[in-house]
Amino acid sequence: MASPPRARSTRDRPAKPPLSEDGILDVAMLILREEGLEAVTMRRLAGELDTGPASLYVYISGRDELRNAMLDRVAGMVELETPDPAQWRAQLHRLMHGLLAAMVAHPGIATVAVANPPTTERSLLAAENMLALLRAGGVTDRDAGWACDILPLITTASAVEAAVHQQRGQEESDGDFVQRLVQAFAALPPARFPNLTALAPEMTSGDGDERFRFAIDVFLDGLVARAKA
Amino acid sequence: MASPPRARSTRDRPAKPPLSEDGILDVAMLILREEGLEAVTMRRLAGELDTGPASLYVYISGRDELRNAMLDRVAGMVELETPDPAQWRAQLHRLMHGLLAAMVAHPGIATVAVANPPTTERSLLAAENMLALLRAGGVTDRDAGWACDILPLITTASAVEAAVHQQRGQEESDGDFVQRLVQAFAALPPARFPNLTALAPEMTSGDGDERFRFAIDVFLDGLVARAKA
DNA sequence: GTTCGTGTCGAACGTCGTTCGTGACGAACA
DNA sequence: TGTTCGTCACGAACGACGTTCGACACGAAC
Repeated sequence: MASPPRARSTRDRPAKPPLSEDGILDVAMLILREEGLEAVTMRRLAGELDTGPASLYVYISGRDELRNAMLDRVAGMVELETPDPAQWRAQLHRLMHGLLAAMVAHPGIATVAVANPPTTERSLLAAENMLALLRAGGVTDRDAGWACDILPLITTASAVEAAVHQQRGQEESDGDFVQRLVQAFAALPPARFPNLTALAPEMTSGDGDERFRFAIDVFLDGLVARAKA
Repeated sequence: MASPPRARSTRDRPAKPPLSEDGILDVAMLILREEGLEAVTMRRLAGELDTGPASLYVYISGRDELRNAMLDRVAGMVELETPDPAQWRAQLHRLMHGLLAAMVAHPGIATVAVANPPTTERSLLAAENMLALLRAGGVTDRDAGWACDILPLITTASAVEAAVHQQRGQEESDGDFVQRLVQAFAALPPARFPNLTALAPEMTSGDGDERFRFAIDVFLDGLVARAKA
């Protein structure tokens, strides 16, 4: 308090925050949202914070931990549902769709999720919520336990696919891509691919959300069918 | 010094094959099987072939094409089924399990599959086979068309998870990992995680194959339930 | 004997994740 | 007030990656 000349270090650099794990993650999430996972490199992150890559390693042990931390933040964005047995199915759909949407909004993060089944508190809360909804629907304990492994698996895989489609959509018009796909199916030799050529319209119909909803729906149908038996 | 090195190029190197796309892929598959996808780098591949990285680019346009080619080979390994309506379900299970096994036997290749929905002839033959089996089971055309998108999705995602577990199993004893997981679940505060702590045994029971079979089974249950309605 | 196209590959470029050693700065202490 | 000390910041470098370029060798064609 006696020696004031230290104001210099904070004046020539315009209000640089003192670097913290949260601050780093904030910037990382920003890059992730706007440019995708591949753009979030240690160097880019450091550059965005006006420093060198080495400075990050004080707060974050490495790239993998950073990615897991980003995934955790995304997992924390999904709104949980308070279980109501009268509408457990709609609630489960909302929950899974929220997870899908959160991942799609952060391109590439889903690939982290498929590789590292997350065990952070936020992810576990989502799993807890899923279990509660499944049990509210009368699903067997064992089925519920295994299903809450499969449902996120379907969701993350769908998110990866959606991210790829989205990326392709930026390069060429989305309609062009679908059209090319239809033509590719139609061009197949019907003798060797009778079903594929016959079902070409069905295979290419529907957008990502519809197909995802279908996937969850069929799976839940299977679960309730088992619950009855 | 100029004249003697005539036959040397073929003598001091022991029968070096003249480098072809198939030959490169053979070596790549070998490394993939034994050390996983991450070990298959252009440099490593070139080194294994007694040459430099640049030589590979004559036959393979880049890393991504190489990975897709490897994935195609793996897809070609699954045995297809000749549809029999009397046992379509068992056949579908065999087909999907074959796909899973082929991927698990080539660690890391599944991550390529989730990112690039493959459109090679071999992959399309597998899709054609799946469609035939689904229709043999009386599944609606639209449901079959969408399901043959979801089933491989579940399979590849399961393969990624299996690969991760397998990798963890190399680092520490597999039993230790499961045990740690059980303890982690048990250590959760039961007030906030009532279902997770209650179902801890169910969540951690069963190996990868059992869980995969369950996932496919539930999904098929859902499909037949829809076919009836 | 000369030319030419083709397959080969050493060397280099730019990017990545990560580590190391130095330096600056504030707090504690004499 | 002067000195020490631990903590944080970060420039520089290391090794590995994918990819490109340009020079070289060699068999076929003229």
